[in-house]
Amino acid sequence: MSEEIISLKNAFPNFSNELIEEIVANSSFQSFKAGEVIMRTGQYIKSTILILKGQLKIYREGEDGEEFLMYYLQAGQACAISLICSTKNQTSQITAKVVEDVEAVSIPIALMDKWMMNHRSWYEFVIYTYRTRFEEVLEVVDNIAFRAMDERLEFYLKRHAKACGCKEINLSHQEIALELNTSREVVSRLLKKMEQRGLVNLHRNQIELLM
Amino acid sequence: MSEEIISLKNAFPNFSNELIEEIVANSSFQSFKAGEVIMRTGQYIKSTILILKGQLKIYREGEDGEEFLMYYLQAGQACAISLICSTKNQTSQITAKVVEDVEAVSIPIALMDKWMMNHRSWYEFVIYTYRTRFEEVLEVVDNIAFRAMDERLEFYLKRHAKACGCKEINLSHQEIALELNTSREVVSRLLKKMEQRGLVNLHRNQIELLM
DNA sequence: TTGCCCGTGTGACAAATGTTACTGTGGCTG
DNA sequence: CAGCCACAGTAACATTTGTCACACGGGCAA
Repeated sequence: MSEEIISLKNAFPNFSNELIEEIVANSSFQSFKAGEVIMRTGQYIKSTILILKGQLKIYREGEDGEEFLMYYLQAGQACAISLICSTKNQTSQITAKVVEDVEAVSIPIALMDKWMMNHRSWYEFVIYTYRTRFEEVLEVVDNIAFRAMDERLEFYLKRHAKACGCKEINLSHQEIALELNTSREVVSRLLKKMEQRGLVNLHRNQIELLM
Repeated sequence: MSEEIISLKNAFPNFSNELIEEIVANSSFQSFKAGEVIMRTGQYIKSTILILKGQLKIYREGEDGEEFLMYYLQAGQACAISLICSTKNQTSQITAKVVEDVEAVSIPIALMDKWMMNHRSWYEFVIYTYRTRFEEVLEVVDNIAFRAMDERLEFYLKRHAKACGCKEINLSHQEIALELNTSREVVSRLLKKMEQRGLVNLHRNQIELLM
């Protein structure tokens, strides 16, 4: 069994063997380096990407280039937007940037419709992806609609810690400010308050979560 | 041909005849009065609803009962959330309230999986619904993430006018404030400014759009 | 070492929004 | 008609957030 099949099986354990064979036969394996933007607002979507390794962040871009984080994607996941847009010749509504070097499988959108009909495990994966991403976006709406910046910052830090699986967050205040669409000073201010409340320890380029 | 079939065909012209027959054979026709809440956050979803007539609004509820409007649903549409949640025994993440008296078809979720496989027109409808609702929610995120209240109010008024198909919006400032999760005073203030800029005429319980 | 850049801390102020309180007005009902 | 209530307008103030200005210190490169 080739290395590619093994990593596909590992990342997508629910896929049937026949589906995996079809994927391997019809799609190309690709790598992306941290910092690369692999999908941009307004771009046409020609393929869907299944992530085998690494991490992506999906965000919405404002008119003046502001970013707004929607969610992270990791091994075993796919971008809901690309699955959705695939049917029509649709342009992307979001931007995807690589956080940690990514290995992925690129699937021509033409095949997806067929698989939906022929492969139960693909169908279930797509529906599951829709549902979880929709819920995640709803949670994002909650946060910005109902919560003030301090709570949003806490939520952001927790989510980030969860995504990277550790309590040390290696981000500058500036980077956090970008993703929350606020300013560095505000982030510094709020982090300082959190430190006083004993929720975090602050270091240069690192925030240590104590919650 | 029964009256029910005719209204189904009118609202969902892309459904195949076989699909319409199956719908009629397997689902129940229901009516709801304006103001009724037909789906609530946390409730289990047992069926999907296709709207034949009237209007619903879908909103997210905050912890203290705040509302936040996501989008409107009208004839020919269905709630994306209920389509998505249907696969698993899933609870609703949103609340649906009737704006104008609604006539609808209620479809047991058990059938939907089957139809996805057997009816091309159903499959396309579901995918289309996912996509458009997802985009709509992304637009909502844009608005609250990147825009100030004055722009959001303008957007809200335009969207409302579009949904009801007229330039006269019969809502109190209080109702608008609820949907934008702000206070009546703020809405009054901003509307007054819009009136001075010549964008609206204000009347009791009515806002006349001039854009 | 010196100088520089980046990340951070912080004070002062501006702007937007939320809150409180009070006024007026139109229409409905007893 | 009188009283009441929902809706709207508005002033004054509090709070939150954004912006500007500047200071400090660590680490790296010339």
